[in-house]
Amino acid sequence: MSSVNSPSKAARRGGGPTRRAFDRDRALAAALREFWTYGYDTTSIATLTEAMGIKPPSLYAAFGDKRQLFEEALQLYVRTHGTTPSRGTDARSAVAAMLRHLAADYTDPSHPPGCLIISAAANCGPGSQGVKDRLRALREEAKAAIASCIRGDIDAGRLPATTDADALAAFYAAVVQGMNQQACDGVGREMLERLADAAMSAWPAPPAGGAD
Amino acid sequence: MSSVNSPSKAARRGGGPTRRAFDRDRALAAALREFWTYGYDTTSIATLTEAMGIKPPSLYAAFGDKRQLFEEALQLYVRTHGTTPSRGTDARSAVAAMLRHLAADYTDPSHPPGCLIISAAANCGPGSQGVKDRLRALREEAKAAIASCIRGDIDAGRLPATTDADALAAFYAAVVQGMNQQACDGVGREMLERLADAAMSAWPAPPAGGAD
DNA sequence: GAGCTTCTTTAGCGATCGCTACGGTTGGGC
DNA sequence: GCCCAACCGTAGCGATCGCTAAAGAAGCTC
Repeated sequence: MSSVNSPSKAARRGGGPTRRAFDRDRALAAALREFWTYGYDTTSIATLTEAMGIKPPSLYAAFGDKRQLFEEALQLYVRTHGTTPSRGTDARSAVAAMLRHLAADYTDPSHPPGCLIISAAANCGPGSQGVKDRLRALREEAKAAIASCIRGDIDAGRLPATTDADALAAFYAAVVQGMNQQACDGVGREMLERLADAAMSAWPAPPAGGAD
Repeated sequence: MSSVNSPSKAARRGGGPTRRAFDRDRALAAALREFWTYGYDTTSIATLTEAMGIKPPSLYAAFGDKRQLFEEALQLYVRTHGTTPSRGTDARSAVAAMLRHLAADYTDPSHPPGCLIISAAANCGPGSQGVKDRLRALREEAKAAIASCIRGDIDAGRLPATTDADALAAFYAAVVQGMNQQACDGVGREMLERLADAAMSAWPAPPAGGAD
């Protein structure tokens, strides 16, 4: 045990009346990586403090408790890895681009595989129901964004008025969730891209009359 | 420590003095339900014994340890809820039937939602890596069965020789995994069936010449 | 320097984890 | 009847869980 775990930053315990001796952002990033890898329930405070290079009291002083730390890590994840189909272009391109982006991101070796929002509370005990609900709400949000994107295409005449927007959105959300699982199972980027291509071939044909 | 764990007849003497006082099959079914609901890591021995109506020593005498109990529960699950695309008919019908069956099974209110094999070790600590690997192997097996089914169609001329069987199998496996997640998120059977319909519209067109 | 503030560390709280030693109870064989 | 094997419940093992009180250490103002 080293007496001093050197904070890579030059900011020693000095500045104001004793500022924090560790890099809060860096510690949060380390916590995100742990939650991302192991999920909420199975990541222990001991694991977190080890990865963050701090002791439990510092963690609680800086982040509150485990739940709040996860919330901050989640917000960091959304900020840096959040993906929603960009509205503005047509829905087909937006969904295709999203799938292709996720195929790369889910298998990016510079961070844990898959998606925190999908995986981190897949199994959690009754005591962590709040986390589960929080992530489910984010998933619902993402699915609603896809549906809205699809409805935009229907309104613009790029998709038949008879298109089942909710089912199509649920379908592509399912594809994303399946890509997540397979990325966690070790499937590589190229295969996920071919998977995404297969999924895109389910896109409905445009209406006979054409657009506007 | 290897106590006589014989599920068969009595141990040493012929008649077997003092049989088990609880129903082993019923207890195993209760254990399966717990694992199914909460996953492997987050299901504790206390929860299990509570649900099974027995005390820890009875559990360990009858099933070994937590890992072996899960293995038996898993085998029961496979036996009673296992689903693979039935070879013999054409692959399209087989996959469609599988998706329709899963839409009903994943949302059947008589048991926990979703699929044990997909969900039960989604997040687990480093100590449960064995369970994770075990379930992943079963998932790979299922995906391979789909791919084999598809290749059968290619060989029979019902699908173009250029069909990417692995990608198509990975795609439908992803759809199944997504259906599992959404069932766990509360999506109902009807929506899952519409989702499955959307997925089936990605099935490749037969070759121009038609089959034999 | 003294005094204050704030961070960090050590050490440990009560609860729960997976698991088991032990003794009571039961129902055979003799 | 007695003996013994097998199962049951009580109680508790060491380890780990999330979390925190108390004390040590360092920079600020004075």
